[in-house]
Amino acid sequence: MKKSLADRIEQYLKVLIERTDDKQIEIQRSELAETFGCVPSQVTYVISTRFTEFEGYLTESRRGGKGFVRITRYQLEDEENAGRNELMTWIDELLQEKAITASQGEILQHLITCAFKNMPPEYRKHLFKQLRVVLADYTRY
Amino acid sequence: MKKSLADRIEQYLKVLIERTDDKQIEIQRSELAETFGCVPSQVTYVISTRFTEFEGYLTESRRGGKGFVRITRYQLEDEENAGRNELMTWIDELLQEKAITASQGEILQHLITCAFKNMPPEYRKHLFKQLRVVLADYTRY
DNA sequence: AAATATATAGTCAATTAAAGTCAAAGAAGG
DNA sequence: CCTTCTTTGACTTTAATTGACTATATATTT
Repeated sequence: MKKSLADRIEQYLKVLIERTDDKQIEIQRSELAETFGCVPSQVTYVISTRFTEFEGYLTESRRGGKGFVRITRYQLEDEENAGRNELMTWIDELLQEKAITASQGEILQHLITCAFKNMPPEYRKHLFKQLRVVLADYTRY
Repeated sequence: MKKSLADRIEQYLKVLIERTDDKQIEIQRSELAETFGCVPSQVTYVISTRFTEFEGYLTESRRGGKGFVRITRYQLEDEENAGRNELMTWIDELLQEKAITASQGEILQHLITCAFKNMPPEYRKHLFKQLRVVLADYTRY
């Protein structure tokens, strides 16, 4: 099976990310599109389908002059990662059971990703606990 | 990665501020513009977009001869209930503006209530910061 | 003291340079 | 076929930069 353009862009970006020390790159969408000879929105498509929070990536961007797209792969310690995955999975389950709405799931997963990425480890544990409490409240009934 | 002029001016000012003891600097707008080879209003732009109250800065200025712009970084006091109330109010506003859905507001307020009730004060500050980031993400117009 | 000149800083709108959105058309796989 | 994933492009939104014009201090002259 032949690789799609999207696949090739994905691989290209992942190689770039892994090569950096901080697992973070900044690209210009239009420039990358030029490199691959495609429309800029193709890049947006690749990023939104292959660099999701669930897969461990964070993206930020800025429009306008000197705009950019920044992609960060965050790496957590094993234990933290397990905790994060557990929460994410739990949220997915709650979604399945319709215990929470899609938009609630979205904002919670977003919060988890932000928090795990930016919080000092000793605080993550506590946030983690709180999130479990909140989810537990929504689970029982 | 090319930084915009605005980014460079921002960084320059932040370094100056952090170097001082009282986290406060006074500059001359036109002089700084000269340093960076840009128009003075560029400096105004940088200050108004990057040194906002939200980001923890205060600015004052005076026109005319011996004019200046003073930028002060203030420490966010993490008084426990004030932080909680601020977040709650913010969520209400986001609801009004329909930036988030009712169910998202509900789960966030629930989370905040749980978290502030059960978290030791020193952790609250961090959770508070993270929630602000998440909410800021959802605050678009 | 009042009037005038000079030196700053602020405001606002125009221009330009990105990135995002969305839906429709096309391709691949089952 | 039918479904799902990919590709494209027209249109929207946002950020940066600039400059002409305005407002307000201070300094100088009358």
